[in-house]
Amino acid sequence: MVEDKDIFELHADICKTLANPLRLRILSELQQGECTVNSLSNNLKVRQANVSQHLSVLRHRGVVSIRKDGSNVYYKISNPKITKACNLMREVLIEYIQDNSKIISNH
Amino acid sequence: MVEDKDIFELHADICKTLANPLRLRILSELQQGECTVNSLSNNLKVRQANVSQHLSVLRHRGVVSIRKDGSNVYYKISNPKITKACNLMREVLIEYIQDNSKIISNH
DNA sequence: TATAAATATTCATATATTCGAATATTATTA
DNA sequence: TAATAATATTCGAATATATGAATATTTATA
Repeated sequence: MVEDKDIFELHADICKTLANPLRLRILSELQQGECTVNSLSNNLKVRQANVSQHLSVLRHRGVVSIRKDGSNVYYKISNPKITKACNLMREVLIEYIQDNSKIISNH
Repeated sequence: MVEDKDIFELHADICKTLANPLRLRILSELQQGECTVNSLSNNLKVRQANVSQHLSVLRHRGVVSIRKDGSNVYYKISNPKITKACNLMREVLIEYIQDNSKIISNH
C-alpha cells in the first residue's frame, strides 16, 4: 500500500494521523514517557475502547510503537521528531492566537 | 468559534489543514515564493476551482495569506514555522520509508 | 481450567471531507 | 459598457472518519 503512494500522500497520511484532538492528547501524555492503554484511558477520562482505537491508528501509521509486558501494552512515541513537529505546530498556533487577540483587543 | 475550542482541537485543525496531498503540493510550491492561483493550477495540473478551494481552506486556517494585485491574487505561506514543521514531518517520513525498505530487503 | 484484568476488534450511525460541474464575482481592457 | 481574464463559491455524490456499544482476544492468577 505504502509503495503505491507518492510522498505527498504519505505526508498527508502522517498529518491525518495527527489531525484528531484525542490522538494529540494521547501523544501529549506519551511525551512524558511510555504508558499503558488503561493509564491513558484513566488520565484522559476516555473509554478504553476509544483510546485503543486511536492507539491502533497511531501505531499502524508508525507514530507510536509498543512494548508488551504481561497483559500490559506500553505505548511510546516512536520518533522524537514527531514530538518536535508537533511542538512547532503548537508554537505556530500560539503565535496565531496571540496575533488574533491583539487584533481583537485593538477594536 | 476559535475561542470555544481547546488547544488540542485547534492543533488538530492545523493538522487537518495539512492533511491533504494537494494542499501539501500547493504548500511545497509556495515554499519557492508567492504564487497566483493560475500559476499553481498550471504547475500542479489541477483545475483552477479545485486549487482555489484548497487555498481557501489554507487561508481561513491562517496557513497562507494573500496579496492582491489587480485581478491576480498572490498567495504565500504566512508563518515560516509551518514550513519547518512540514519539513520535519517529511524527515520522519523519509526515515520511516528507509527503515521499512531495510526490513523488506532483509527478507 | 475458570475467572479476572488488560487490550483489541467489529459494527452501525453520525459527521466531515473531497472533487467535479456549474456558476458567480471581481478586475482589466477594448 | 461589453467582453475577457482571474479567482471564488455553491451544490451533490462518493468516500473517509469518529464514536459508543457490544464483544472478542490475550495474559495472568486463583
